[in-house]
Amino acid sequence: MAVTIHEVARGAEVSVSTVSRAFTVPEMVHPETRRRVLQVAGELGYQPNRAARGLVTGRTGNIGVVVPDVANPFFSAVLKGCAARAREARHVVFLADAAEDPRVEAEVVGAMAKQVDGIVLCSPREDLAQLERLAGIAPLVLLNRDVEGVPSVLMDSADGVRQAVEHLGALGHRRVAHLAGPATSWAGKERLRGLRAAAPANDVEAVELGPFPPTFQGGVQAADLALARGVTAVLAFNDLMALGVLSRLAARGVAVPRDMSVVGFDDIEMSGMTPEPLTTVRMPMEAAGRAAVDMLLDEQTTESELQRWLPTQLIVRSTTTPPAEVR
Amino acid sequence: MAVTIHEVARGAEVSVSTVSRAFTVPEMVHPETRRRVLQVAGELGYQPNRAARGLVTGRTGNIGVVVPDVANPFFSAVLKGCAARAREARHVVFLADAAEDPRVEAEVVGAMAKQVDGIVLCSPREDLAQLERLAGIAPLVLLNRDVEGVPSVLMDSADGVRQAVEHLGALGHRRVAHLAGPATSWAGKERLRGLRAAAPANDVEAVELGPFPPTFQGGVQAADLALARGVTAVLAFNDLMALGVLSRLAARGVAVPRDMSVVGFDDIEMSGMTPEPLTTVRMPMEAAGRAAVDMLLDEQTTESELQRWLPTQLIVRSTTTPPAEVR
DNA sequence: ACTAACTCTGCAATGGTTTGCAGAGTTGAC
DNA sequence: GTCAACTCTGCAAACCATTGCAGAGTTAGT
Repeated sequence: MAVTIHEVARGAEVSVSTVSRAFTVPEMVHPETRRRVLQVAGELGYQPNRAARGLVTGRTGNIGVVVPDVANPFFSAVLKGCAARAREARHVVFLADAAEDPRVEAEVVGAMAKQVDGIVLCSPREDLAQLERLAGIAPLVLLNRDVEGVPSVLMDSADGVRQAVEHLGALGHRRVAHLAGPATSWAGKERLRGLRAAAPANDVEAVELGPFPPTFQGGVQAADLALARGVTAVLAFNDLMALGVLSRLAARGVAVPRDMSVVGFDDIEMSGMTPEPLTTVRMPMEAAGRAAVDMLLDEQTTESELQRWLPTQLIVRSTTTPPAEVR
Repeated sequence: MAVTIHEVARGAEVSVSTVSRAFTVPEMVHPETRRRVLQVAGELGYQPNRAARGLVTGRTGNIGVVVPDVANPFFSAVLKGCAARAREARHVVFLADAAEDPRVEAEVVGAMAKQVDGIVLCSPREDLAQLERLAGIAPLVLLNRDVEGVPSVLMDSADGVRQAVEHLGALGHRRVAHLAGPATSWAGKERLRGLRAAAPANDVEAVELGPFPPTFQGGVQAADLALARGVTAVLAFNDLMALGVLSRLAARGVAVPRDMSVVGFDDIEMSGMTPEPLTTVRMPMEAAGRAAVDMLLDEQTTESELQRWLPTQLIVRSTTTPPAEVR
């Protein structure tokens, strides 16, 4: 069924070695021979069997990507970036959805290890020791995790918070709630770090709430607490939460942005699509996916540049405005 | 680096054949021998190289999935289903994002063909001839496409429309706009078919608008037309469009559902998260992904059951209510 | 005790490709 | 005309696992 290098060799009246070389080291075969080989290969629709190739070269041409949940728009955007970059490099992506379960995550990395050249691991909550162990099994690039000695691409969340706080401060907000996501997440810690640095600098009092689940429901839950604390603005851990906040505020008759400003985080597609488009800090998720694959492909990288920082950017839309008292 | 079957064989003082069999046909090796082999394998952390295995068995243990856009919540849900089912079957999924480009799609199917046992192809718009050609290259299961002789899993859109129209009719709506998606899409045709059957039966006049792009922007654009036609309810091609409609209606001061009822299609996560949760027809996307992989795995399937129909279900939330005139 | 049947194991071929090594043929300098 | 250097090509081993076949050893039937 499948056409192999042998049929091409027969068709072009050369040995298999020559066919192989015509593809992998073209300058090593006579131009005329190469032409013939390529033509026959084309006619037969020959495509080298990558598994067989991988067996001997040790490089598979595959990139593994593991995410906690493909259906989460944050990760699907990362995934899209990975897939795009991989395709450019004629690599294939192996996807694993770890279903938010660290055990599955570890298992999946193990299973993938031999069949990929490297793995992009999006693991916001897996513990450090485990991560280090996994890094020993296969070349890894972490996404938004900072582990000694393991390459990673990091998005500058702290600076994103800074921009958001500056924005709110400039609008005149003096009391802002921060709705934390999972306490153990790296991004969460960065946010807090950024917040604690930026709040005083902008004459803003930060009311730290949470942790909450980083979901729509988490936002719903958080909204009431924020309201009870008498803040004029909230800074949500991510857009999903922000949407929950919006929903809950609407249900409680609090107008956004008139009575409460809301800032999200991530800039998932959906955040421009609510009736009141969401002001949010854009995380370059797709770019991060691309960067991660880049680092895997580039072997020097492991030596020189262990971390790649990507900037974030505040996108001001409709959910932020000066607070009632300064209008 | 990687531990092979040979080191296990040496460690357990048996031949490689025995090690191989201990894994693949356990009942064929002496229990005591098997125990020893498994133990050594465990200690060494041996995992069979699937590429090498595939070379000889002809089965790779890989499933390809190609979608037009991973970041689209519809497809990421399908993908999640595929990934979950594949994992259960100890298979791996190869993902390709065709970036909405039919050429890329065809290319990617070709490139995957040799390295997978089958491909789940989500290709709402690729033309028929092309699809048939691709089906010759690799075992294919189509999603929401109906091509003679090619296995597929289909979601019963027409019945979904029926449910939606019945619902609106029962609420008292007599003039309902249908916002069509891309004219060439199979789902689009099914919707129309369902609509034309259901509207008269429910004493509803269907105003057929479109086609529009199946996106938020498409919905924005469509909303104005629907408004101009004086309908009391709209049935959008998908939730993304419905969200666009909602947004545009809000901008134009039309209250939903008071002045206009809106029904979406798909039930993506986001549709429960808008301030006014969306009434929508749920498409079993994750189940469809699972079913597609199922069909690929099951080789009998190709003979017996070429099509698998999945039911849809109307989810009534907050965007539908009786029209003003009957209240 | 002999043979048949059965259980377990190993040998060696196989799959599709790459690659080190060596051989064949050319070219050119002396 | 000889030889070195060079270009191109082929042979065969290697990668890692599976599997048909056959052999060794055991059990059981007569």
